Amino acid sequence: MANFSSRRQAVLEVIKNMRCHPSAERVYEECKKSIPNISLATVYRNLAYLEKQGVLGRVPGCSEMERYDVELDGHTHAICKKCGRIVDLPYPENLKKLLDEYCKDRQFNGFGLSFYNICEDCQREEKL
Amino acid sequence: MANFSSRRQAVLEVIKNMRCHPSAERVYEECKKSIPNISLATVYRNLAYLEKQGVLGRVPGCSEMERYDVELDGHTHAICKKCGRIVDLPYPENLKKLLDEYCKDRQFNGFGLSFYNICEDCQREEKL
DNA sequence: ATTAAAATAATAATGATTATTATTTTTATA
DNA sequence: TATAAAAATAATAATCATTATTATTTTAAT
Repeated sequence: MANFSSRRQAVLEVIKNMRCHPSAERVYEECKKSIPNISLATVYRNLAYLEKQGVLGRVPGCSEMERYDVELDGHTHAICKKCGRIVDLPYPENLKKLLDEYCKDRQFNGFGLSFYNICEDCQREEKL
Repeated sequence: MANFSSRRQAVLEVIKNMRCHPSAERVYEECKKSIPNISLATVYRNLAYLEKQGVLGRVPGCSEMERYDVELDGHTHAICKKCGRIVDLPYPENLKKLLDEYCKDRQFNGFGLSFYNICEDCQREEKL
């Protein structure tokens, strides 16, 4: 559980501290600030590792590129179809329970749910 | 609505007739059977076009590569985490209505929902 | 029929992700 | 604590899905 190398620790810390839902590349850029010679491959490797450990997860429904977040279970996401911005979204009333129960009944491993929108910035831009 | 070129028609027909949820590459292979010199780029272009028209859509929650299906609205999907097999799944009771209403209330454009499992074949294989 | 617009084939380019490999770091054990 | 085995890493090459380009062909509109 705690056998985290310094790099692995860094990747995790970086994601925890970023308020957005970064791509691997963004995590890499952020990591370089503290560990200038960290390798992109290391970031990918550790993201995969941490995902397998259940410490972090990919935001479902992003089709351009994988985006990561810690604590995926507690909320869902609103994804802008235009710019890809991702915003945390509380589950609508009872929905989480419903889905979890359904998964349990049918022996599914889990589910991926995201909502799509055009974020305010993109809407503003469209009007110009 | 009906300005479908022969290639576009072919792409659509192929997907309609495939019982699986093919990737662009698979659609391309299938198209080649009837139009041997069709280009992969054409398949991609027409998939994008048909998606924009709402005739077909991408199965949400597939992280390896995009997978397509017609009539996305009527059902959800079970995706095998190991081999990527996708199986149509009816919406659990009331769930569709709930999600649609939520989208309407919050002015979301839509949602993506998929369930994850390890399919029977992969489970069998794991036991060997 | 003639011209403009759209679609296409072929292929090159891009961009995210994964694999490789030589080296360094960590861990386990004597 | 020395030392050997295992794991992790940096650097970079390779892969693979997807998109862009461009010259050509097909379709649609006058």
